[in-house]
Amino acid sequence: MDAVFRALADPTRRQLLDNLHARNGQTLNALCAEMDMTRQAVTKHLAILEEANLVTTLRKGREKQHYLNPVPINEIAERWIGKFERHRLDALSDLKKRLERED
Amino acid sequence: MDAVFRALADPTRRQLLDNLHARNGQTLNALCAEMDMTRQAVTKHLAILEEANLVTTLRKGREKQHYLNPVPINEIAERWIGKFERHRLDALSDLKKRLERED
DNA sequence: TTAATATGCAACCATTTGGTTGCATGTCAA
DNA sequence: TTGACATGCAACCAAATGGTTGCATATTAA
Repeated sequence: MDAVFRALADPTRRQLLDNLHARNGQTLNALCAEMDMTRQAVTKHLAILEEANLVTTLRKGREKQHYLNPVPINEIAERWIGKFERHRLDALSDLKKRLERED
Repeated sequence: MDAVFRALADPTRRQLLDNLHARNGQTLNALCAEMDMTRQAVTKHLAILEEANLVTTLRKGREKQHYLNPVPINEIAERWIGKFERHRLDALSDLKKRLERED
């Protein structure tokens, strides 16, 4: 669990998760294309995400595919938000989004 | 949003949130009593939690009460977990907990 | 087989982070 | 008013972090 928070602490790693959320199964080079840093730096970030079990990889020949795993993120919410409180927050968030859309 | 992840990255700050989750509205000194570091260090951590809007404070005379705000944590889950997927994950998590309890 | 492509590993460096100590300020109670 | 208590602010320091460059390995395609 500790590793999950450490992994989410960095904006680059959150962007990687965003990229995978948008298109799952991307290869290292594909992910690098959207990042403004060296491939080696991205590799390090992905290693940290893997260690936190937020990303799972699958080797295909010389390529490596990366997949987002949402389970640990769900566990974060469960740590500090009671079940009923969570439903209330979701409802509030929904309302807020709907109101914003009306502008 | 950036500040939230930074705030959650540190184990001491997560413990502070746990303490507040257990008993809300605690004063600085009360929180310090459970931590193994100087008051000044705890103050810094609380400032970071406040900046992230994870903790709200209320001055009462010479004391300062601290309250947990769960809203930003809920927003984390909403970022990478689709609404339906989340219900599925909650159900899975419930099942797991129930099975663990049977041992 | 050989050249190009995809990824892996390690040493190095600037900056950030989390802790300390020391002193200042503000509020309550005698 | 004065002493005790609760908190605030700043300088300083060791360790962790995020990036780089350079080189190694493994797979595909010509």
